Amino acid sequence: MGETSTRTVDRAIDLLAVVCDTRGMTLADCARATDLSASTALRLLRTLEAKGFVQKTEEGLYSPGRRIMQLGAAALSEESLIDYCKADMEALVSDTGESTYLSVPGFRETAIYISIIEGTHSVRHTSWVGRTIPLAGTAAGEALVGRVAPGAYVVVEKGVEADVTAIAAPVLSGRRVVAALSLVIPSYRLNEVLVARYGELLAATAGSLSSGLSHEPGVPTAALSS
Amino acid sequence: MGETSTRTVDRAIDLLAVVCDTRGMTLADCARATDLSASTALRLLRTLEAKGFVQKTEEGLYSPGRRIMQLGAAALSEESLIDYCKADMEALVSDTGESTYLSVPGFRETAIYISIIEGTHSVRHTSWVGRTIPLAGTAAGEALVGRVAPGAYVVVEKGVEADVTAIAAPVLSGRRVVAALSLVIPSYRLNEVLVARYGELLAATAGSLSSGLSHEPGVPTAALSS
DNA sequence: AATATGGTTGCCATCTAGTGACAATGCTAG
DNA sequence: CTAGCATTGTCACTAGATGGCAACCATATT
Repeated sequence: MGETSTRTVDRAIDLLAVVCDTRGMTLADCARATDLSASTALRLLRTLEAKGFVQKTEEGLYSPGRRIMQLGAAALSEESLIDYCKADMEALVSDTGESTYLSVPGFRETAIYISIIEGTHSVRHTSWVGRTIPLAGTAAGEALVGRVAPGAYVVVEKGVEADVTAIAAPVLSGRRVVAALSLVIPSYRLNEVLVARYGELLAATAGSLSSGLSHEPGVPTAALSS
Repeated sequence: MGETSTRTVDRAIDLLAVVCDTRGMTLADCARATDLSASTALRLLRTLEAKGFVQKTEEGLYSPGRRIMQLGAAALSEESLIDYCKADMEALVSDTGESTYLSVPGFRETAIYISIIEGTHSVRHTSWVGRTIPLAGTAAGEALVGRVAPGAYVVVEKGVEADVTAIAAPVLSGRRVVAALSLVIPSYRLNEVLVARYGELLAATAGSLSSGLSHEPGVPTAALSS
């Protein structure tokens, strides 16, 4: 795919990445970091600036502009998160046989299910997209309010529903919790070993998803698109 | 600045915006929306895809890619928010004479001050960047946990400190609360009229900041950079 | 003060890389 | 089946992207 790439756009994007990764750079810093001539870098940065992707301070330092914030916010919308998490949620269901949920903060002190992939057992937890659950007393809620450390998981028995146990882990974008990934399992099917196993699997999955949404300078994105 | 723009980059960025604004578009849709030939649009979208800015589903539909999420997350980092809010915070201090604070969620159930612009009165509230305050019982906390509607404000007297009244409003990016903007004022200087006046001013400022971070398709960004 | 170094910005000759018309192939609707 | 549209690849053409260079500025050093 590299040979069908558009060099000029490649270069502009590299400059954008540099500005987002290391804010407060001079033109000369940007040119060096991307191995471009200062003239070329200036012209491309000017284009990015005109489009709102970067901004230049009075001192001549470049930092991200509003447009990249806007597009980033749009990209982190629910639809994107659903798409982004789908394969991993399906893998979770494959590995555990249990129903997996993706939830985000709702209005006031609620969370809302935005994506559900049901488990494979004939006795399984069932719910619906759009359902709201309270933040308080639920595993997803705990994860969403930041009570669960990145890479960890929380277990809540008899939270909203009496016969189920929920395990949840936070999905972060940078340092910000953007979603909670959870498994909701009929309690009779669980024991301590399984809870630990599923919890660790869930936390690893959420951690991997979080890594993909984190600020990773210099990541070869083509290699990560698989 | 238009005549020094790089046409190829302009075009790629327009395509990126179209994909983020209206996800699930075909190549032909993208080409029409940007008035490019299908060949050109395909090549530019291929470049954006290789760089992770867009992704293409099995059905051939384009949606935002991980890289734009990552850069958006980085752009919404604290430093950017500080830069972005600075002028409006200064205007607030100008208009009210009171100290104004920008805070974001901290670890667990705290908020953290990331930017402070002190008021102009000799008797003024003083605090420090990096200070954490509890989410519970503070105006900023109320705003950060989503208890304050967009465009509204909350008033808390004797929250953390006995002699001050805090007014706060949420700053959103899309539907997500990313920060709280607040005024912290010695209580003796306030009456109901002033509280309402400052509250409305603060809410309007936070609303304006939120608008700037919202998903706004087709905004002429050069016009908004002033 | 003079010199050296590095940064920013503009200019313009050069030529490479970006372009789009066209063709081939595939899919869908009538 | 035909027509229309979408996707993808090819290639001749030239426009636009490039970078060397100069002018100017700021700062540090001698």
